[in-house]
Amino acid sequence: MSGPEQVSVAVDLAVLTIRDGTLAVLLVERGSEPYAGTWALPGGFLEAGEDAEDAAWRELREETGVERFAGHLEQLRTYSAPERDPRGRVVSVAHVVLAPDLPEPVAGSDAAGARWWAVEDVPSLAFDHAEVLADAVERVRAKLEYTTLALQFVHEPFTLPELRRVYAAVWGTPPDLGTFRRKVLGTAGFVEPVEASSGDGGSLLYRRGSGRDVQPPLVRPAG
Amino acid sequence: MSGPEQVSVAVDLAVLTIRDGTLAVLLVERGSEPYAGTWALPGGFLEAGEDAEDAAWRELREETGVERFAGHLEQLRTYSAPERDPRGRVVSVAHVVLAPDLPEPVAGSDAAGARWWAVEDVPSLAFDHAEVLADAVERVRAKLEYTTLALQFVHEPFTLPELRRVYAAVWGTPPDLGTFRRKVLGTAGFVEPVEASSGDGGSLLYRRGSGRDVQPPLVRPAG
DNA sequence: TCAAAAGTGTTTTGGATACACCCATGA
DNA sequence: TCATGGGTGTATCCAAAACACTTTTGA
Repeated sequence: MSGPEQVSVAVDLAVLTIRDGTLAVLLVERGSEPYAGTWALPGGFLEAGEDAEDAAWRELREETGVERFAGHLEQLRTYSAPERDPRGRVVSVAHVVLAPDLPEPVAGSDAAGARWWAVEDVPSLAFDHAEVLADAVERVRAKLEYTTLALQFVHEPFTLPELRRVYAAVWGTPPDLGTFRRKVLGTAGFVEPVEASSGDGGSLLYRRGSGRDVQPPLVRPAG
Repeated sequence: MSGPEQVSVAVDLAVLTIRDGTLAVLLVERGSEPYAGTWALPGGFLEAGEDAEDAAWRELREETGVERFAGHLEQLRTYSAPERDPRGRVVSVAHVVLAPDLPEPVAGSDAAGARWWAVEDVPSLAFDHAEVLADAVERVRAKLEYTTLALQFVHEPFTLPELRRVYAAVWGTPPDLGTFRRKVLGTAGFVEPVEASSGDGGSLLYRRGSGRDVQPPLVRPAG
């Protein structure tokens, strides 16, 4: 056919976690051209027989040593500007991964290094990855308001103050304590108490509930 | 390189409007294989030098005769299941278009026909387009709550009852009248009054405001 | 023993709901 | 003149915000 332009399809991953009370993202230092030596989001090309989500999990493992875990992965959006990759026509399907504090990553074959960066300290990134990361952070900030996604950032079991620190890290300011507790405990399926157990500081322990929506939403403080 | 699989990238469009008080979608009857004779979302392949959004506007014009207009187009998500297209590896970047009631479309070169269908009466669709359409409708239903997107469904100038009928069509039930008016008029930048003018039934006329967010959201009635 | 953080209660306030009522228009 | 739909006012109710107060824990 005269038809469609042949394109390479990549997946890129914005893997977010909470480390030391701040939102952090997993970056790899590129080991080959283009952008060798520059930090970038982990990612790679789609292979035969897999869809974008499969490819995202595979790349996460291959490039950073992070095994598939019971975390959350969702598609963010697709970036398709014609000149976004100097190698030629590459369209990238970006994903967001939310993870509890994971072990230090191991650089994969294509990468010279891999480590967590505080989102505020991220260096200049390869390709259009700065835009992808900004979109990912904004997505997560918004979704904390009307979903239970914050649960994906903590290990089970957890205390309510721990969960509240997740919001503080993502939003920059913590939600009001009273409102937060009433909301979390009053929303059916948000958290489930762990029987007869108390955490480190006397706080009660909880597990993730099965609910996904928070309605009405937990509103972000003005600051 | 042993590298990346070569893929064709398509764009598909869920073009939504309000016709006769119900939510309607623009479909084309396919004129060639695969799925010849079956109804499908308009769409086509990405060409050199354009990004997905450019391609979406182009396909809309080519395949349905709908000229670019001051409407709203946004990316929905990307569908990449390996077997979704019998011709081979085709990844599709789906978009949602919100349009005020447009003229009857004209079938383009590849299409045997093109017409509006009430979303509830849509026939069996080609490829995975039923899933795409369902995702598009759900996106729009949700976004009417916390954005001013409903404005994209009406021609200027419009009356508040007209705008309210948009919500009724998309949600299935109209928002409470009093709440609706207070919300629309009380949210800065939602609508702008047209000076010294009254619409057909004595209702005042308005134009779209520049605001995009509605916060707190306009809630969908229980039904 | 004191400071810091967790947990609980109370008051205030804003907004949504659900009405009732008035007004204009047109059959 | 009555029916219909647009527009406005009002009482009620719920939940969020803000802040005070108690309890617990660890330095």
